[in-house]
Amino acid sequence: MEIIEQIRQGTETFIGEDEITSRLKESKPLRVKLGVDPTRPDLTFGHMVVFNKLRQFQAMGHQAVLIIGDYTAMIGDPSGRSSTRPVLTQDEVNENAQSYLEQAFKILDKEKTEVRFNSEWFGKMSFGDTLALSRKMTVARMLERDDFSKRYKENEPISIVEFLYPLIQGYDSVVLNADIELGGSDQLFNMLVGRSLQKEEGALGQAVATLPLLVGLDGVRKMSKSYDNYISFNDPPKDMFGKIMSVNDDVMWDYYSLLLELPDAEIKALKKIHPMEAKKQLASNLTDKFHGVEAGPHERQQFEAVFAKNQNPDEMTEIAWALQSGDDLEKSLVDLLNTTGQFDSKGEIRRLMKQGAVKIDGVRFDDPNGKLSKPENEVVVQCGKRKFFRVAG
RNA sequence: GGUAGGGUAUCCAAGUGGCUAAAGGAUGCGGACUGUAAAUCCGCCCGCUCCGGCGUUCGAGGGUUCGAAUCCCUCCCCUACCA
Repeated sequence: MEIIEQIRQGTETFIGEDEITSRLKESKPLRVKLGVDPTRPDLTFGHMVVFNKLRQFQAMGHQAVLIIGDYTAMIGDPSGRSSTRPVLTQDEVNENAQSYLEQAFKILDKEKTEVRFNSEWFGKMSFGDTLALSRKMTVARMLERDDFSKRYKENEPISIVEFLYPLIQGYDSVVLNADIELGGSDQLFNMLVGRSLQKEEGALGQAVATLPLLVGLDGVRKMSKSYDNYISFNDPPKDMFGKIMSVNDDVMWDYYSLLLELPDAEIKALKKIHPMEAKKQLASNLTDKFHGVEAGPHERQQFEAVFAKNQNPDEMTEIAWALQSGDDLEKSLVDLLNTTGQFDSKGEIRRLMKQGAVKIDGVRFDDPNGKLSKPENEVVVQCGKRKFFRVAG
């Protein structure tokens, strides 16, 4: 396959092919930029799509440049309409950044990644520098951006910081001499700003490659921390497996191609088997990637035990009778469950009981005032589909 | 600086003196059906409760009233438009 083809593989938009071709002729490694803002502690599977692509570049011998937008994170991310995003403190940002790096190297080759924090240069910039930079952009151009023009037309607020944001991101590219930048398709505009800023400096503009946005757990919106429809790199194996199993059948194939990077032919073959089986394989493979090769099969086995065979999982939260109730021979189940801290309120537990969600050793227990006798050995209390507690006497 | 419109529960949003813990939607949770998928149907969704109630809530504070998210005063905040 031609190199340029390989590069274009899987991208949604690819701009600047000529520049890339001419740079490749110099047979120097390309500097491939990817930026992430450490606004939350976790990377999500949405990030994984672009990280995968970056790793492909590493495999081809190019230089990955990972930018941690520690400076930008403190300003607040504009894309997305919620204008009031909490501004993070330096400490929070640093913590998140550290955590991001650990997670990022579950995908990327650490040895071959140049990590840069953008406070390195923005921290030194004066207001005058900022003004000089903002001179290079016009309002009209800003309004070309889809979400801006839409919000503008609908009389929704757009702050100046939001206008600045693309410039900031673009300036990263100038500083780092990026040859190509990767991002989700919602990043297209911002990345193009980088390209034109570089050109203004008399450099060759970076190429821009966008990757498809991964659909989140709701099956509709893009996977995003702010929609709370995400799977994170740090999810415990059980949750990771479970969340993947709850993904809509239709979007499962996206996960196969974007996350596992499976070629179309193999996906086509998978479509012939039972969707649930295909999904179990997906969940198992992805869980392996983050938790080691033992993890996937183990979670699969647990999953099948609990949900197909109605058995109890191996690991359950323990409720020690003696600790909670001393020598009492019986105890209100509501109170007992409340001590686990896994419920918002006693009212919630009562509700769950009334609704038939609570089972003791598999037998429905729906009296909110009911008491549980001190168990001889132990009993298993199940609340809803996935909460299990072991009560020991 | 001027004009207009706002701030209601996790989010969107109705409500302009009592029948309002507050319509409707979304999200979420539980149940049924299943493949813990989707779709569909039913229920729940401020806290505590001896299930009789009790307590707190509608930007903040004060006031009027038997009674206020709803009226008055002061303050804080947001947005658009015009300049």
